[in-house]
Amino acid sequence: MAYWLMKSEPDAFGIDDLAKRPKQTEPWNGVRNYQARNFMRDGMKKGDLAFFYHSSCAEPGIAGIVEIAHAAYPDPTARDPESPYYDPRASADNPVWVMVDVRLKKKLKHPVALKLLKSLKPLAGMQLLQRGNRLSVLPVTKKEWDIIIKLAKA
DNA sequence: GCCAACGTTGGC
DNA sequence: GCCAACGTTGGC
Repeated sequence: MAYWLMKSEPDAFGIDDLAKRPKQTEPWNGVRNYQARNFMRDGMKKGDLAFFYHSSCAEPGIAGIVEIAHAAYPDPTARDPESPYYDPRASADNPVWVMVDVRLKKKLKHPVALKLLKSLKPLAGMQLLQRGNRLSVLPVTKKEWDIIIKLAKA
Protein backbone atom coordinates (compact mmCIF):
# COMPACT_ATOMS: atom_id res chain seq x y z
CA MET A 1 0.00 0.00 0.00
CA ALA A 2 1.33 3.37 -0.99
CA TYR A 3 0.62 6.92 0.07
CA TRP A 4 0.11 9.99 -2.08
CA LEU A 5 -0.72 13.65 -2.11
CA MET A 6 -3.09 15.16 -4.65
CA LYS A 7 -3.52 18.87 -5.21
CA SER A 8 -6.65 20.73 -6.13
CA GLU A 9 -7.66 24.34 -6.06
CA PRO A 10 -10.61 24.65 -3.68
CA ASP A 11 -12.11 27.33 -5.92
CA ALA A 12 -12.36 24.74 -8.68
CA PHE A 13 -12.87 21.52 -6.71
CA GLY A 14 -12.32 21.34 -2.95
CA ILE A 15 -12.83 18.79 -0.24
CA ASP A 16 -16.40 20.02 0.32
CA ASP A 17 -17.21 19.44 -3.33
CA LEU A 18 -15.98 15.87 -3.01
CA ALA A 19 -18.13 15.40 0.09
CA LYS A 20 -21.23 16.32 -1.93
CA ARG A 21 -20.59 13.90 -4.80
CA PRO A 22 -22.57 10.67 -5.10
CA LYS A 23 -20.77 8.07 -2.98
CA GLN A 24 -18.34 10.89 -2.21
CA THR A 25 -16.38 9.64 -5.18
CA GLU A 26 -14.97 11.58 -8.11
CA PRO A 27 -12.82 10.85 -11.16
CA TRP A 28 -9.58 12.78 -10.84
CA ASN A 29 -9.47 14.00 -14.42
CA GLY A 30 -7.50 16.75 -16.07
CA VAL A 31 -3.99 15.78 -15.01
CA ARG A 32 -1.80 16.89 -17.92
CA ASN A 33 1.69 16.37 -16.65
CA TYR A 34 3.61 13.23 -17.54
CA GLN A 35 5.27 12.72 -14.19
CA ALA A 36 1.97 13.08 -12.36
CA ARG A 37 0.31 10.78 -14.87
CA ASN A 38 2.98 8.16 -14.38
CA PHE A 39 2.47 8.19 -10.64
CA MET A 40 -1.22 7.52 -11.19
CA ARG A 41 -0.73 4.98 -13.97
CA ASP A 42 2.23 3.05 -12.59
CA GLY A 43 2.11 3.64 -8.88
CA MET A 44 -1.42 3.99 -7.63
CA LYS A 45 -3.35 0.93 -6.61
CA LYS A 46 -6.92 0.65 -5.53
CA GLY A 47 -7.00 1.07 -1.77
CA ASP A 48 -4.02 3.43 -1.60
CA LEU A 49 -4.52 6.52 0.51
CA ALA A 50 -3.84 10.12 -0.42
CA PHE A 51 -3.89 13.52 1.18
CA PHE A 52 -6.29 15.96 -0.45
CA TYR A 53 -4.27 19.16 -0.70
CA HIS A 54 -5.72 22.62 -1.26
CA SER A 55 -3.46 24.77 -3.41
CA SER A 56 -3.55 28.34 -4.68
CA CYS A 57 -5.77 29.57 -1.89
CA ALA A 58 -5.66 31.60 1.29
CA GLU A 59 -4.55 28.69 3.49
CA PRO A 60 -2.75 26.10 1.39
CA GLY A 61 -2.53 22.74 3.12
CA ILE A 62 -3.93 19.26 3.62
CA ALA A 63 -7.70 19.33 3.93
CA GLY A 64 -8.55 15.67 4.05
CA ILE A 65 -7.83 12.05 3.29
CA VAL A 66 -9.06 10.15 0.25
CA GLU A 67 -8.85 6.57 -0.89
CA ILE A 68 -8.04 5.47 -4.42
CA ALA A 69 -11.35 3.86 -5.31
CA HIS A 70 -10.38 2.86 -8.84
CA ALA A 71 -6.94 2.37 -10.40
CA ALA A 72 -5.90 4.35 -13.47
CA TYR A 73 -8.08 4.27 -16.60
CA PRO A 74 -8.35 6.55 -19.65
CA ASP A 75 -9.37 10.15 -18.99
CA PRO A 76 -12.27 10.87 -21.36
CA THR A 77 -11.85 14.64 -21.10
CA ALA A 78 -8.69 14.28 -23.24
CA ARG A 79 -10.91 13.21 -26.16
CA ASP A 80 -13.64 15.77 -25.64
CA PRO A 81 -13.07 18.83 -27.85
CA GLU A 82 -15.37 20.81 -25.56
CA SER A 83 -13.21 20.12 -22.53
CA PRO A 84 -10.52 22.50 -21.36
CA TYR A 85 -8.40 19.37 -20.94
CA TYR A 86 -8.79 18.32 -24.57
CA ASP A 87 -5.68 16.83 -26.18
CA PRO A 88 -5.94 16.08 -29.92
CA ARG A 89 -3.25 13.40 -29.60
CA ALA A 90 -5.49 11.21 -27.47
CA SER A 91 -7.38 8.38 -29.14
CA ALA A 92 -9.19 5.17 -28.22
CA ASP A 93 -6.03 3.19 -28.93
CA ASN A 94 -3.78 5.68 -27.19
CA PRO A 95 -5.60 7.57 -24.44
CA VAL A 96 -2.37 9.43 -23.49
CA TRP A 97 -3.91 10.65 -20.22
CA VAL A 98 -5.37 8.62 -17.39
CA MET A 99 -7.27 9.30 -14.20
CA VAL A 100 -8.13 7.48 -10.98
CA ASP A 101 -11.27 7.65 -8.86
CA VAL A 102 -10.92 9.06 -5.38
CA ARG A 103 -13.33 8.54 -2.51
CA LEU A 104 -13.49 10.77 0.53
CA LYS A 105 -12.30 9.01 3.64
CA LYS A 106 -12.13 11.93 5.99
CA LYS A 107 -12.32 15.67 6.00
CA LEU A 108 -9.91 16.99 8.61
CA LYS A 109 -11.44 19.07 11.36
CA HIS A 110 -8.22 21.02 11.46
CA PRO A 111 -6.46 21.18 8.11
CA VAL A 112 -2.69 20.78 8.26
CA ALA A 113 -1.35 24.03 6.84
CA LEU A 114 1.57 24.17 4.46
CA LYS A 115 3.11 26.64 6.87
CA LEU A 116 3.13 24.00 9.60
CA LEU A 117 4.54 21.28 7.34
CA LYS A 118 7.38 23.61 6.39
CA SER A 119 8.24 24.26 9.99
CA LEU A 120 8.91 20.63 10.87
CA LYS A 121 12.41 19.20 10.52
CA PRO A 122 11.36 15.56 10.00
CA LEU A 123 9.34 16.63 6.97
CA ALA A 124 12.12 18.63 5.34
CA GLY A 125 12.60 15.89 2.74
CA MET A 126 8.97 15.84 1.63
CA GLN A 127 8.63 16.16 -2.11
CA LEU A 128 5.84 18.67 -1.61
CA LEU A 129 8.26 21.00 0.13
CA GLN A 130 11.09 20.82 -2.37
CA ARG A 131 12.01 23.91 -4.31
CA GLY A 132 10.00 24.56 -7.40
CA ASN A 133 7.73 21.56 -6.94
CA ARG A 134 4.69 21.86 -9.15
CA LEU A 135 3.45 18.31 -9.51
CA SER A 136 -0.23 17.84 -8.77
CA VAL A 137 0.23 14.18 -7.81
CA LEU A 138 3.08 13.26 -5.49
CA PRO A 139 4.22 10.23 -3.50
CA VAL A 140 4.36 10.49 0.29
CA THR A 141 6.48 8.13 2.38
CA LYS A 142 4.92 6.12 5.20
CA LYS A 143 7.06 8.03 7.67
CA GLU A 144 5.79 11.35 6.38
CA TRP A 145 2.26 10.04 6.27
CA ASP A 146 2.32 8.95 9.90
CA ILE A 147 3.75 12.25 11.10
CA ILE A 148 1.07 14.22 9.29
CA ILE A 149 -1.73 11.95 10.49
CA LYS A 150 -0.60 12.67 14.04
CA LEU A 151 -0.66 16.41 13.36
CA ALA A 152 -4.17 16.12 11.98
CA LYS A 153 -5.34 14.47 15.17
CA ALA A 154 -3.59 16.91 17.46
C1' DG B 1 -0.60 40.92 -8.92
C1' DC B 2 4.20 39.40 -8.73
C1' DC B 3 7.63 36.28 -9.66
C1' DA B 4 10.52 32.00 -9.35
C1' DA B 5 10.62 27.53 -11.09
C1' DC B 6 9.72 24.39 -14.26
C1' DG B 7 7.63 21.87 -18.48
C1' DT B 8 6.61 22.24 -23.25
C1' DT B 9 6.97 23.94 -27.85
C1' DG B 10 9.06 24.85 -32.06
C1' DG B 11 12.66 26.89 -35.03
C1' DC B 12 17.04 25.82 -36.47
C1' DG C 1 19.55 17.77 -30.20
C1' DC C 2 19.89 22.57 -28.59
C1' DC C 3 17.82 26.34 -26.55
C1' DA C 4 14.96 30.57 -26.43
C1' DA C 5 10.32 31.74 -25.86
C1' DC C 6 6.29 30.90 -23.81
C1' DG C 7 2.71 29.09 -20.62
C1' DT C 8 1.52 27.27 -16.13
C1' DT C 9 1.85 26.47 -11.25
C1' DG C 10 1.48 28.07 -6.82
C1' DG C 11 3.18 30.58 -2.73
C1' DC C 12 3.31 35.01 -1.11
